[in-house]
Amino acid sequence: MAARYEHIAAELRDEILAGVHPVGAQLPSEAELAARYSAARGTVRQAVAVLAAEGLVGSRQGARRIVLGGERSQSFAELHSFAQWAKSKGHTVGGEVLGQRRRRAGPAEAVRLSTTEVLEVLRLRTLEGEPVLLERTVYASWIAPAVEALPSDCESVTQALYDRVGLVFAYGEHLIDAVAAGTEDARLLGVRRGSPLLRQRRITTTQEGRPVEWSDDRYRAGSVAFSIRNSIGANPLTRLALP
Amino acid sequence: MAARYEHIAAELRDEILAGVHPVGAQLPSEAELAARYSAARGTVRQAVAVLAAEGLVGSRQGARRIVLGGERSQSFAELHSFAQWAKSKGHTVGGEVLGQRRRRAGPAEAVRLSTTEVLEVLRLRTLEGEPVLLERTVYASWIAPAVEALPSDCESVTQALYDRVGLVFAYGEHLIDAVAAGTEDARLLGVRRGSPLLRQRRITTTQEGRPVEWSDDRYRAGSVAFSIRNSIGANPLTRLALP
DNA sequence: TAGGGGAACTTGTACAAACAAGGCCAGACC
DNA sequence: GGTCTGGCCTTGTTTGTACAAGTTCCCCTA
Repeated sequence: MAARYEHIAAELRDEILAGVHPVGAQLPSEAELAARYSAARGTVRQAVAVLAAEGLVGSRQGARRIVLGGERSQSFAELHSFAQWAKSKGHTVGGEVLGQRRRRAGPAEAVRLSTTEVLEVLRLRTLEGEPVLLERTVYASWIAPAVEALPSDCESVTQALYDRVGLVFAYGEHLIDAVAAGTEDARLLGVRRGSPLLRQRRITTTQEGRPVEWSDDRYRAGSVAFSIRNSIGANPLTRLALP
Repeated sequence: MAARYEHIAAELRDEILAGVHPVGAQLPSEAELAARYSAARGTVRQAVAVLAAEGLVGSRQGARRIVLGGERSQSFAELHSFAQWAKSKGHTVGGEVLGQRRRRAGPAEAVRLSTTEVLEVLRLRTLEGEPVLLERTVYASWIAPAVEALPSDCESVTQALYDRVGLVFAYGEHLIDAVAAGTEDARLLGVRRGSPLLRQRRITTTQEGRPVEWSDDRYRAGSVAFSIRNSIGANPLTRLALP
């Protein structure tokens, strides 16, 4: 059962996306909303805070809230899982494991995943039949058996791990940059060597903060982009100089 | 004067970054923190909510909050302004305007910036003397005069616009992908044609939700990366299929 | 010793109240 | 006509209370 404020947030979100509150318009005041939903003002504030975090509405002290944008927001699972994302968007997704082996963790991996042995997996993912993404993932040893037990054509690893061992990915850190395709990248993705790839390196942890995997994902240029909304109040995005 | 919860958040953040609460450790309970700061629990909750939004701590109902990461978080201004970011990181930054002209807005620009005329500016930015970033920015007509009045070697446009006309950038939407360097890109950035560039397209608006600029920024590969923290509770990052 | 039960603890949700701070507008004033 | 001021509206901050829901861990039992 969802919380009260989530109901209110969902209803307001629907109204915004349906055009009841068009972009640029003002949202009803907190007092009005509180009256409409017979809720306390604090509860309404929590609801609109959700929308603000999604970048759907903005606010300034003293003035009414403004609708900033329509259309948005994927769940964490959809971002994390290529297959779940593609399916929810109506794409046809494919993929297979090209290689998989256990090995000792390098020093950087040992620190990041707090483990001494790792399972390294190379996967190629396709979208509408076209190779689009090359995943080089390193799993911590405690989850390795569950990953090895998966069929090599398993579509959604995230989903499978949840179904089988109840694993939930909860926190992620992502590093996004551009690289030139190496020989192997080029061959597997069907592009020329040196052509641009969008690289997403990420580390994911469980709800308890335990690291699960470290992955280097490379997308063919022109196939996929990342989108972020931020504001003066909430800025999850940062820029880094590479050494 | 900053709010109480901001003080508490800042203090906790400092403690985390200083290692008082190492990564993976538990934060004191809300009750303890409330006692320590002689604040209500609600105020403490607001403070830790800030840290959670920054991706510094995670939380689960029933269990203590966990420290997820050290080192983090730039202000919105630092992300938005290349110069402010570079300075705060101790880099030496340079740059110049290579071209600037007014023209009629294209159909897409007219919608995005809600204007019929735009000011187009091409800027090259350097880091430690090396060309790193090529900015193609389109300003809405209402801010164009202020931008034209800036000196061509103005380091921080963001800062200058704030100082002169009080303009504050408040909301942004970013689209990040990889592209191959075109002829002009390659010449100005000093790379070979076709080499990978990290592209960040963004649209920025004021606090009132009024669009200010639309920019296409291209970083030389290997110079800069973007970093995002997200969680199951707050996911500002989304993946998009390109047409 | 292994397991179950449960108490104590911790975070999540909701309500109520009050004041502060800033925006907005209309009416007064120059 | 233009400007300024004051009152009203709206969001921001803080405190207090109560209960719900989930986690942790100890103790007791089989």
